[in-house]
Parts: sequence; structure tokens; C-alpha cells
Amino acid sequence: MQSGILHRTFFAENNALVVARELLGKLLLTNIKGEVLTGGVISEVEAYLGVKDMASHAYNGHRSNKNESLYKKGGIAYVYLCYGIHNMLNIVVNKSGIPQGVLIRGLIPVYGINIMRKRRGILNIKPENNLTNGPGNLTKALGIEMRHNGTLVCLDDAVKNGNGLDLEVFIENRGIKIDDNMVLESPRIGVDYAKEWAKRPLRFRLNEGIKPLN
DNA sequence: CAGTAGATGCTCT
DNA sequence: GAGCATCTACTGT
Repeated sequence: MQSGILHRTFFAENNALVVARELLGKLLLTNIKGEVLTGGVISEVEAYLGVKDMASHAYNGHRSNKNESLYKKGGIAYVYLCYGIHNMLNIVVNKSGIPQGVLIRGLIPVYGINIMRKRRGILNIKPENNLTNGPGNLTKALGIEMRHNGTLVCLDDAVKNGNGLDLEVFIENRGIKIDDNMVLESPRIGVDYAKEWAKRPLRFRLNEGIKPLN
């Protein structure tokens, strides 16, 4: 895979399982207008496998204004509000009509640490390794909001302004290799209601102690 | 440490 | 009106 912002084909031509695993070690970055670049290395993700997956918002073909983004062609953001407080970021994957996504749950902070602290409202109070851990925390640190729902997060030649210059939220490859022995697999968080799907190992995270930088 | 209550707002029934 | 793909602070060891 080339370095730089990922291309839409990667998201649109792979399933959530493949993309989830591959996103570990990539950089999730935000360039919110008028602010400094913020973000870091993706360290934790979950795959949501769509219509058959009881933990998915698209289970059994469920479809509404809220989750409409999931049904679009991969390579855009699916952002929704959880517990009335937290914005959750998924990357939509697979072809149009196949509603799969990858939830971003954790980052190793790299860029714009002070801005991220400011957005979190913790300044110098909390230790840095909690700055972008957890799906609600990282969206807050990166300035990701509901207005980003449905927006492109990668390059797409077929789309107007798909050259990456206008992206506020995007994913980059910096050539960080994540070997299988660096990855922990476990059940997903907060989906106990999903019966047998609650136990499937669809959560992937970097082993503690491995902190790839640059 | 582990366990839990409360905050909070929108969608769907 | 219920129920959420959560987080923090507070309790009790």
C-alpha cells in the first residue's frame, strides 16, 4: 500500500474484518478549519459486519436517517451520538448497499497534543495516554462532530474535491507495519445484548507496550 | 484497584 | 418513554 492518504478503493473493496485489522498502525488525522492538525496512530478498532451482525446498527437491514451513511459506498464517516454525549466515529466499508463499518476506539496521540487537551478540557490534569483512548474521547480530542457524518475520509478521483485537500477527517498510511503478534483480538465492548455475536473476536488492538511512532 | 451511578440527547416505539 | 457500540467521579476495599 502506498504512503499518504488512503484511497477509497481500499475501503470500498474490502470487508469490515479486513479493514479493521489493516487500520491498526494507520494515522487518523483531523484538519479542522482554522486549527492545527490533530490525531495519531490507530491503536484500537472494532468491526461491525452488517445485516447479519446482531451488534450492528444495520442488523436485519435496519435503516433510518440516522444510519443511512452505513449503506453508502465505503470510504466515508458514519458518526452518531451515543448516550446523549459522545460522538462515535465509524469508517464505512464495502460496496454501496452492504452496511459494514469499523469503529475507531483508540489512538496513540501524535499531532496537536495541546489542542487535543484543550478540546478535552483537561489541559495538564490527565496523563497523556488517556487523551485519545476510547471512542468518545478520541472524537472529542480530534474535534469530530455530527457534521462529519457522511463525509469522505480518503481520496476519490471520481468525486468533486476528492483530492484530499478539503478533507477535515482522513486516514493516512505512514508505512507502519503491524505484525500479527502485536495485535490482541477480543470481544467487542458494550454489545452484550447481541447474543452469540457479543462474543465474537471482532475487537482488535495493539498490544500494550508497543507504541509505534512516526 | 473494582464496582456503580449519573450525566445527557436523540431516535424509534 | 426506553434504550443506547460511553465516560467520569465517587464509593468501598
